[in-house]
Amino acid sequence: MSPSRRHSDPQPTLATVAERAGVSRQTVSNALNNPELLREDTLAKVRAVIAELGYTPNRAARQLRTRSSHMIGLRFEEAQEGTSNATMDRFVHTLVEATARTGHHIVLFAGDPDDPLDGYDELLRATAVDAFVITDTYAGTPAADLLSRVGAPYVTFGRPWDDPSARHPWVDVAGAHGARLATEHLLEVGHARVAWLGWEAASRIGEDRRAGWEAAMAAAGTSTDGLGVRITDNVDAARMAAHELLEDPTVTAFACASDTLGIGVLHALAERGLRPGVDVGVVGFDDSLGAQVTWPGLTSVRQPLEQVAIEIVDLLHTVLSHKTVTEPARMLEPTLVVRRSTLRDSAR
Amino acid sequence: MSPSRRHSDPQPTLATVAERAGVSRQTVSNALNNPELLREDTLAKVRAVIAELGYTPNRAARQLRTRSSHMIGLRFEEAQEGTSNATMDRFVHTLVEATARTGHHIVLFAGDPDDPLDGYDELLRATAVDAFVITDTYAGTPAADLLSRVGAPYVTFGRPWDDPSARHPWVDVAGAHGARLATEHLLEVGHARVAWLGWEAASRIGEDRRAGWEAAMAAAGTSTDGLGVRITDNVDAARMAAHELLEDPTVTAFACASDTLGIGVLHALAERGLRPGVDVGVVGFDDSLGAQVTWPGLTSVRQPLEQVAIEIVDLLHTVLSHKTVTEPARMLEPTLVVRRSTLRDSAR
DNA sequence: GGTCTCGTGTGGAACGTTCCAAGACTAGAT
DNA sequence: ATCTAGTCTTGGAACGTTCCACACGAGACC
Repeated sequence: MSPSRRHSDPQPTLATVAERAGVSRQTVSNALNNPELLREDTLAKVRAVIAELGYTPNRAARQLRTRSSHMIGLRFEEAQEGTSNATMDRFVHTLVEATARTGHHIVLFAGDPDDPLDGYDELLRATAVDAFVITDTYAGTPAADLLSRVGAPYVTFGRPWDDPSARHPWVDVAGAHGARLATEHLLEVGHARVAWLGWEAASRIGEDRRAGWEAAMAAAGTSTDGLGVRITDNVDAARMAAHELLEDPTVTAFACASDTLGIGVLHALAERGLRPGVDVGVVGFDDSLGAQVTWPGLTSVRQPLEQVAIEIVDLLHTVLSHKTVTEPARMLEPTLVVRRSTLRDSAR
Repeated sequence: MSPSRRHSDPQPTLATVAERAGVSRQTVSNALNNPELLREDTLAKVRAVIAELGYTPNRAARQLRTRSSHMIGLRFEEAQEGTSNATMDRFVHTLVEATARTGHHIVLFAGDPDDPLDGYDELLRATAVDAFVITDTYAGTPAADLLSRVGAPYVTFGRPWDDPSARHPWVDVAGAHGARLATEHLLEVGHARVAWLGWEAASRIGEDRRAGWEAAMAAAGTSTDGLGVRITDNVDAARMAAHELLEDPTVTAFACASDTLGIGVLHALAERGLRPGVDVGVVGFDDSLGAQVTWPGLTSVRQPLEQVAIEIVDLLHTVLSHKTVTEPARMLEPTLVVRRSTLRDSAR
């Protein structure tokens, strides 16, 4: 607890503490940063004074001297309206918590949506942040390229799809594995012809997930001819695509590249009077709030975002302490959260 | 545009620029902060060198000298799982954009969920932030009280419910007005007995919104006896409450204190085979992603979060420039977004 | 011609911390 | 008694910026 203190009071500084404790500035600094250098009684005395005055080192001064701000930059992209993908929210929160443990803070910045590089350079040149976390590797990694060029440290959430020569640290979730889990689950509960609703072919993430569906179908010995669809991530597009696929009565299940698409399928079912789970199975992707609250509950692939954040912070820590990163690429596995959109028994 | 530069190159400083331009450090500083003090040709020359070297002032040094970090602290609370309220996401994004325009950045920090004060003190004592934005005024304003006590600047999103003597700047959205809009809309499309699903009485926001419903009902001359329910913000609680209210066949519409509750009502309708909009009207609150994607679309009260962020930044700016705030309390009005959960004609 | 003002520009000092090289003290060895 | 090694502590300098007091020259005024 800090003692109550009015704003008008002067902030205690290192010098204040030193004088009060009868030691030099450097000794107080050591008490904070290299306590093992001090004799026990000196350390105790200094710490007592620090606590008494409620002293906290001035970040600006420390930053100026050490050239390290303990701030991590994150370009904050907004979830698109009309999609259910509020993944960012949960991820950012876990990232904030994970960085707090190492004494770092997250600085958000905005950028021109049309310029993926906007904002990075300015923070970097002002030495306002030590490193960046890059989340948007959907459309290649222009920001990562920029940072590599100027030698700034960073970690990406998302693997470097286009660049096999990339050597930067990254954390990602095995989307193909997730889609495979989803498809296998649908096959297990008795569906045979599982359709795939995915994104346009330009999306590497989308193609990766689709590959998981194809693998599961191949393992089951079922052809995927005419079952895979590529559309935009949008409820209505999914609804219409589902209507079309449902014209074929053998199609009784949908694995989707996102919850948005899964919810679109649920719309189509509602309009056709089909019962989710009982008549048609649906699995989404991301375990968004939408999947959780939509009727009757959408089974979904959940990314371990908490673990992703922890791994990212660990990598950042390694990079920032100038150690060599022994394991710069980390792939995590998603899990399946089963809800009623894949439960077949009607006695629910 | 900055010229490409390797990390190993020394960062240009004020002194570098001064030497190159043949002027003193102070002149360069003035070119940046008080350009009107310089003669035109001097200014042009300095600016040219700044651009040539890609110079950006070091934030730490500036912060140390001016005692102003240009950072705004925001305690980032996570949306609860199982609710559809991802309001924070949209608000934070607009806040980041609005602060960027004044050269400020948002620093996120976490805190012990059980201690509403956790985290503030540390950032403050380290002079890491200039001010705070407080979003959680649901449970009184303990954080605001702390900051007032130590004289730290802050602006809250949410009025000071419990403390009529509070004089701090705040921005809020008139929840009662929103609920009134919702209820009037339901009455207009032909419903007579409009039920209210709200939060527990302890929630000041919930009671405020409820008051809007009561006002609209009173204006229509309809009694609210037995129509108002107080429950927790949870899909299932709303679903069960709706089932109970629907036992009374005269109840044909629901105004809700949140989208989560509204979605719960939609669940009950689905289970009863009632058609949203056609048989029973439902309005939610917050215009969350859930309201947008859920079937068949949930009419909802939308808060002008973009405008809220802009007003907050404006207030912050005023407070930080030590001007007196002429208008410290700003109330904004929400709008109604109509979707199919309140459309009666079946030819939809 | 001297003083005053105004518009510009200057160099020293300061913000609060950590780095650095060296000083002081203690204890053991010569 | 002196030296040596090790432990602990010290004061000066530096990080890059802005504040401050002042210097300079040009024109205005008495």
